[in-house]
Amino acid sequence: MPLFSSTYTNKVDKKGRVSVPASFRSTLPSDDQSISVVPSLVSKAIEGFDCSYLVQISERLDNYDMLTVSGQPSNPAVKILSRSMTLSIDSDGRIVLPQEFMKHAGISDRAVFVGLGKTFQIWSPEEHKAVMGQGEGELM
Amino acid sequence: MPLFSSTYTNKVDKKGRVSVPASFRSTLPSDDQSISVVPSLVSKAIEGFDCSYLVQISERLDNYDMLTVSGQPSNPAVKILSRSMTLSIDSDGRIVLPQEFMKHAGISDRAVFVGLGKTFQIWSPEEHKAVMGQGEGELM
DNA sequence: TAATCTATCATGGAATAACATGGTACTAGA
DNA sequence: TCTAGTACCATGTTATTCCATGATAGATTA
Repeated sequence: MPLFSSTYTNKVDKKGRVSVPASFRSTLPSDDQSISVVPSLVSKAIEGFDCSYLVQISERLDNYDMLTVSGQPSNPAVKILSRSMTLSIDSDGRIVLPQEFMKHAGISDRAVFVGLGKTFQIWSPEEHKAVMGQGEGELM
Repeated sequence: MPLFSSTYTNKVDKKGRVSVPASFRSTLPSDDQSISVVPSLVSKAIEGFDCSYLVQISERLDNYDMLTVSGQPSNPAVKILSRSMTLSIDSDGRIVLPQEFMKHAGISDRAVFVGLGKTFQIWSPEEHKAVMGQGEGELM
């Protein structure tokens, strides 16, 4: 399976430990069972992807000026790279979500994994329902 | 056979297991006997297609842009990717239909496979008869 | 042409493996 | 020593794999 797809809801325990859906794991290279995550720049969610994906993002940096005249980063790639973390998947197929990330996404005891092809997102059930529902979330 | 064609009705067992019509299987690449399915956005049916079809959809969301505004739920590509599942065909030529999908299509113990060229649909016999039955009499 | 054989197919049931999840033990740093 | 983080083990449930059966259609042979 080459892409992240479908939607799964898994439990998060007190330590922030949560299973990565098996189908997501199988899309990762077998020699590097880890993922990169970053708080979404546009929504209350966590973005996740294969670690090699970060390389592609960093290459974008080479084509842009790092800073504007005001001294602020002009390129979203700067924010992504500087805020991302790499989480290793343990032998049971789980990761530990950092507290800051859980707070950003409003996650407490459940996490919704949403496959988006080359990337995926992690939402709280409440936020996910709210956002997906507004965009004609119902299937018919 | 390069295209999905014709209509077949097969049995669905208690676990949602159903045979994929042999002619459908033969249209799939021999090195990837699996299909992607997604609840239809417009009808009470399941859409099915070759997995490479999903790759094309995901590429519409350009890599790094998916981490910004384009990765929002209102994007049709996001809807498809987040709702689709890849089902592998077992050695007996069967797939397992997820419960949610069966519910969406109103499938219980029988499934109607309808070939539509590059894609196909899976219906419940009742719904298929109701929708496709109109105008069927004019065929000859 | 008729009978038989063979391969493929659809289907059912049971054994097996994988998955998600909770808990405990261990390690290192403060 | 205490805490936080990590690795290891245990369990029930679900999903996947394997094997067996009857049916059908095509081919082969007499």
